Amino acid sequence: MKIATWNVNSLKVRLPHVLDWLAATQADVLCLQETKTEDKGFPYAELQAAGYHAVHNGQKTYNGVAILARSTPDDVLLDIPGFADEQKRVIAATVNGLRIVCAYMPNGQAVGSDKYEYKLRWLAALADHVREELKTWPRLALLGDYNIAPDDRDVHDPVAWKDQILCSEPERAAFRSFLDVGLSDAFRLFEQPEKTYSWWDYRQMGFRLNRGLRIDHILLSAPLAAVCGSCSIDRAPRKLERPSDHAPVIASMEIAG
DNA sequence: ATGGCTTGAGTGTCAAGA
Repeated sequence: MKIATWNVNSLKVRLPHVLDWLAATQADVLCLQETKTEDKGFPYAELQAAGYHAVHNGQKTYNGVAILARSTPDDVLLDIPGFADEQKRVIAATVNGLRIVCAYMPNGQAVGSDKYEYKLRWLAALADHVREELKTWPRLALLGDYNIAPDDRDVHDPVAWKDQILCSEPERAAFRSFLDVGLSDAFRLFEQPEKTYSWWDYRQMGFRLNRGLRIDHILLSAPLAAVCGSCSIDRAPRKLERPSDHAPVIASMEIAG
């Protein structure tokens, strides 16, 4: 069974890339972030024709998250229970007995800003929520755009980015809080090439110069980490015309799809 | 140089991303 996550930066613009990628990878589950559309603009029919069910938590212009799955998603939950939030950043569903939590974590804009404070509060609320979800679903994966580079290895220029947004110590501590509830970073379960990133700035030839950050992650609970056979970042879609600024992350597990 | 692209909104130009 293959599960994946991809910040598509507008599903309307990126749908052809998504359909091509699904056909190429045969992923069983794909979590999307930044769909940037309400439900009425969501391409349910095109995805159905490609063999995927879809559940969506959308809004106009910003945010928006979806889970695409070959099997029917059940027990769909939107947002973080008990956390008041206008922004549509979380959708969860059960697929093939796995709890899939898809999250678009706040960017934070700048360390010390109001948005940064919101980011840290939001991350704490999600960690509490995941701790609860694990009691019901021990087989859980938290996939998405974390907007956190967990380690200096995940940053093309750690000196320039030191204590900056996406790399600050409180953000990294928030990332570790997900590990503390029992999840593992699937990417780091395996040997990986150095300088592997999942996001590159559109400007200044960021991708060509590999000036990137690894901020998109798949975290797995212990029973899933035990059966995870690989995890990688697929740079291919970033090379296409009109790409998302993010690349998809995919993990495969020894579970019947 | 508070920029450098890209998107959505909406038709001039700004907010937001990371």
